[in-house]
Amino acid sequence: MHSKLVIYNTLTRRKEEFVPLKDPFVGLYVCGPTVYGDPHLGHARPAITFDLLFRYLRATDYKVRYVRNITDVGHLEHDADEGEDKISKKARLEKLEPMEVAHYYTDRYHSAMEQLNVLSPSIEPYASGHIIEQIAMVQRILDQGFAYLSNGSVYFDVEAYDKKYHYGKLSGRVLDEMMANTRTLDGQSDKRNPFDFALWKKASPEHIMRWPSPWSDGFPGWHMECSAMSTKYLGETFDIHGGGMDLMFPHHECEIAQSTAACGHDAARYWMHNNMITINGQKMGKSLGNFITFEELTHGTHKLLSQAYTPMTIRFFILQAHYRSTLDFSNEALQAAEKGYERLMKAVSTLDKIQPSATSSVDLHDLEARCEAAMDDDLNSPMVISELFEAVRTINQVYDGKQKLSAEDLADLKRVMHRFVFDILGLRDDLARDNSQLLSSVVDLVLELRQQAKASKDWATSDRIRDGLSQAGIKVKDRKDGSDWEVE
RNA sequence: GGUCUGAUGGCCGAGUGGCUAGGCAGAGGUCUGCAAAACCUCGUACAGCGGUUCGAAUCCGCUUCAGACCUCCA
Repeated sequence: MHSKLVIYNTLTRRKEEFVPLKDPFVGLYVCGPTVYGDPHLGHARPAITFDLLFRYLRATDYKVRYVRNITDVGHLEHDADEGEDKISKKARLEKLEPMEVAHYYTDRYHSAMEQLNVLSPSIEPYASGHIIEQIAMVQRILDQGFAYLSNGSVYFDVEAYDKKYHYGKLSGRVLDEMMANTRTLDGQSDKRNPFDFALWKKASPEHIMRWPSPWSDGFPGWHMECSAMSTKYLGETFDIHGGGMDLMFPHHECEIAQSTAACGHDAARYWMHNNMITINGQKMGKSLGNFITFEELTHGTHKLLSQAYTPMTIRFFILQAHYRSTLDFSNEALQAAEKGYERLMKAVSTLDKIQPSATSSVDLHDLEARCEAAMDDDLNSPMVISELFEAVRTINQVYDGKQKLSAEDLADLKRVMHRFVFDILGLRDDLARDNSQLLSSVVDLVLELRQQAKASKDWATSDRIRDGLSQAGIKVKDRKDGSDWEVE
């Protein structure tokens, strides 16, 4: 059963009921990382936001094709004219093949995602693997007259485009105003207009990442990959396009322009943008140098961290805020999330220890509906968590014998808790310790007590312990000074 | 300068015209040999100033402050 999901569409700046193009199929495209650096806390936000969406759509019986790309070429630093490709810059600095850099950081990204329990998307295309598709799309835009060739590079003609369509409709900008507010730099540029952006860049002789094209040996512009790959895998029109708010302009604006120029219409029907994670009220970002990498977070090695945090604490922390709000990082907030997460997990395992009664003294039947209503309201995960904590209190009350639950109600409560906690919020019970280590410390303790009993010639207790352990499958072997044990 | 957000109790964070989430921290209590956990009770917060309204944290205006985008960023 689908639920009545409402999502905020950046395009219209309002919440809209979600109606897929071809029910029950949903096409979802999300901008993935540029793999030239370690994944950081900022990357976790969109990954978890759209993982939540992906999970919820699946949990409500949609068949979702989720495409999230890996940008391993074409992402330029600074202005597209003088800019250097991020991957090849990093490669030059580290004396590596660009592909080595991309592969290394892709692996690091995947590892972080797995630890955060972010599901793998349905398709994860690489920009470098879709050069042909990108060239074809550039050609289409040229054919439509919305691009021009200049010195071996192809640029999007924003002004020509804006005459027919509206450049800036997503970010709420007006081209004339933008131009009025921009001083033109010295005329070194190959571009006619400072807002024109590169669709294809001619590679300079030392540039390693290059492909042949009708225009020059070169590489595609950054915005091209998303348009080309989303179209290839999801069609010329698809349901949802997601990404970070900072990508709204120019990246997503350019995507819209490219798709519209090539196909005559916008590709995505709903645009969703997650807000930023801030640190001391400022955006956490590469350029500001104030980001905390995933590894630093889980090892507690960053100077701002007072301790290490588990991936599930991080996930819970992010889910406790609505995706369209900024979320401020602080040790206090992370510690609060850690405690809250543990409380929730404990309650879920408490469910297994509850003895059902003949009747129920509490009614939890509307829990699922309340959680769904919260999710339906533009993925209000904090509200879902709030509802779950109401249930946590009841679970603990039942366990304390202050309330009763029938077997049927208990089973239903378990089902609902598992559905929302694990399947939809995507949390994982990380509290379960490493069992082998746990076992050995417990057995060591028990044997220490047995040693004390022997010392005071309390043979009854000593034998009781040995027999008990033996029955549990642990063989005790006495030695001169203490005892050994092994699992039988 | 342009465009756009936001300002909620000690902290983090929902909410959005009346019924005033939740977590963490704090205080008191129950339970308890001690401890922990759990449970119960408690704090009447919505930047400031005006306005609309029977009623506003919620709508409107102004002010102050903070942030984002306009160049790469999730």
